[in-house]
Amino acid sequence: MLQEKIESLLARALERAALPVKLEGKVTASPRKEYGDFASSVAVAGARQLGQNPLELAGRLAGLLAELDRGQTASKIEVVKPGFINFFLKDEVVQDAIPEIIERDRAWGQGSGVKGQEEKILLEFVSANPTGPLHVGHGRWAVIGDNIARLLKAAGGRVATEFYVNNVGAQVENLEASVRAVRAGQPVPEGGYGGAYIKDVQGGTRKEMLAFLLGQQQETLRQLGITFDRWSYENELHDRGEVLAAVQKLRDLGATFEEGGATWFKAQELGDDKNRVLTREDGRPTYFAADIAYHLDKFARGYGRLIDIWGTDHHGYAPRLKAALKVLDQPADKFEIIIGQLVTLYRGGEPVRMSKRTGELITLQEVLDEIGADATRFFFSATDVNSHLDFDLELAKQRSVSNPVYYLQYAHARICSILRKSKVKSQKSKIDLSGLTYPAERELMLKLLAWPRLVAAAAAARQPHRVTEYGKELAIVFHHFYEQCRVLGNPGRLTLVDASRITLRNVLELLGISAPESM
RNA sequence: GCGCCUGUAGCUCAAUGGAUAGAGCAGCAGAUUUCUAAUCUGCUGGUUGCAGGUUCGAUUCCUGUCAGGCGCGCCA
Repeated sequence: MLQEKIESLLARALERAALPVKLEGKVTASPRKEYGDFASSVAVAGARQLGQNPLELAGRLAGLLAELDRGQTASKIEVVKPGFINFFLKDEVVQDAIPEIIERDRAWGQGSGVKGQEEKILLEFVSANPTGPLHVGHGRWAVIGDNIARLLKAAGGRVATEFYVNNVGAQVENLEASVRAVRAGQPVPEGGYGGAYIKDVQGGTRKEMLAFLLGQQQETLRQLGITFDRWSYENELHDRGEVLAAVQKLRDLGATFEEGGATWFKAQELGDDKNRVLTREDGRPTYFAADIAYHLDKFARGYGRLIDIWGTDHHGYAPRLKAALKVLDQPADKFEIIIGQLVTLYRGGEPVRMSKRTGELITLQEVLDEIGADATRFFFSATDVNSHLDFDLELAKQRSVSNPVYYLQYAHARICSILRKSKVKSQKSKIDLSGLTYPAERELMLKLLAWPRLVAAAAAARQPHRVTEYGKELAIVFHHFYEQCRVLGNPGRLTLVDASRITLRNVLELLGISAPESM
């Protein structure tokens, strides 16, 4: 790719000048077109470290670069103010990179890899309690999780996804009691579930009730295009004795103490706020104990890297679990926890609480029914999961026609329409692209060619919203091109449009959003 | 009280420590005998909560402070 070419040139220049300066992240697309196509701040960054004048250093490097390149890649290499080096690529270098997009097609953007992370990855997300319908926050984790899985796979990673079903503990006992109470026409017990959905829960046994509710969750997720490679049930860990075995291991390692009849994990020595109970006074293990066993099981199943996505309401739980895994000699640095901030739902400007116990609950299913899977996925894919999200349902409905998701889909549909009308088929090779020199064409080509790099960066950062941002940018650049350049009858532009189609489709696919051929 | 996250345009959100902080929506003014106007062009809109610090350079890193969210169970 183009950026790699620049990086490689710079690396050789630095080597020749015998300058031990880190190049990583010091080559970027230029922020303004006056600054060329790519820019490097390596001279500014390295100047102090080397005790040199940044401008002089940049000048020296630029001279070496010109010498090494011999005008093959860059039409101009310039040095400006503080010491930036700007690269202006030759048109033919950009044009020559386009056929690869057509050749790679669905694989375009894939396999760029995440350096140093070749382990098998297990990605766990949603893992909602099977005590009611999924709420909007779950929808956010679900979409983000599914997108991260797609991203990691696209980057070449081996990823499996998993949903952990907490079918043991007080919450499921409360659920059963609530269902039975409502059926008997009695008020739900203290700590029970009062939602309207309780009366619709089917099943005569607790197991059947949980299966019914889990089935509803699965159906909602299916409508969102989300499936899991595996559903892990908490009760199986208990049944196999793995939970108590995990506690025993901690005991053997001297990481526990007994107090008040309970077994405690010495979490405080390991950075947690306080010590944590593993088995209660009556001998029953806590959720924490089961979760330790669960994560031991994940590593034992051969996964070298674990990624969990949790809601922010569980973030305080992270230190104890990490501490326990560390004590148990697990590779704690290979255990990532992504904390997702909550979604605050508004309806007509009024905040709606997302508690399972309020009557005013708005479920993920309702949101799906209102605005559709594509828009729901796009909306949750558009923001950094680490930021709070305010979402007004009325607003989403009102502007559903001008929702950004349609902007991307429309661009794709337009492209398909052009290609349908064209008599000439886009070809993989022997197409003369030398006519593509117009600014809008050049801008589009550069944007397309940035795709593989973006996939790798988004995967490494576990930030699917970068893909969404890229998609919006690409659609803008394409529409810009479309308004200015007539395509039909121009084989070079037709190839460019086909490359745009492939890239846009791959973007939408990575986000789990449909790419319609007509709208 | 302690901990984690957040604070950017009227609203919703972007911006690996880089150059003049960007989009969409909303508002205003325009564009269609032309491949899909679900589009495009232009304008309006900012002390990046506030105060310091580090740096050649800070929305980004550090300290303090204010505001909001979430935690601080022998619940999960």
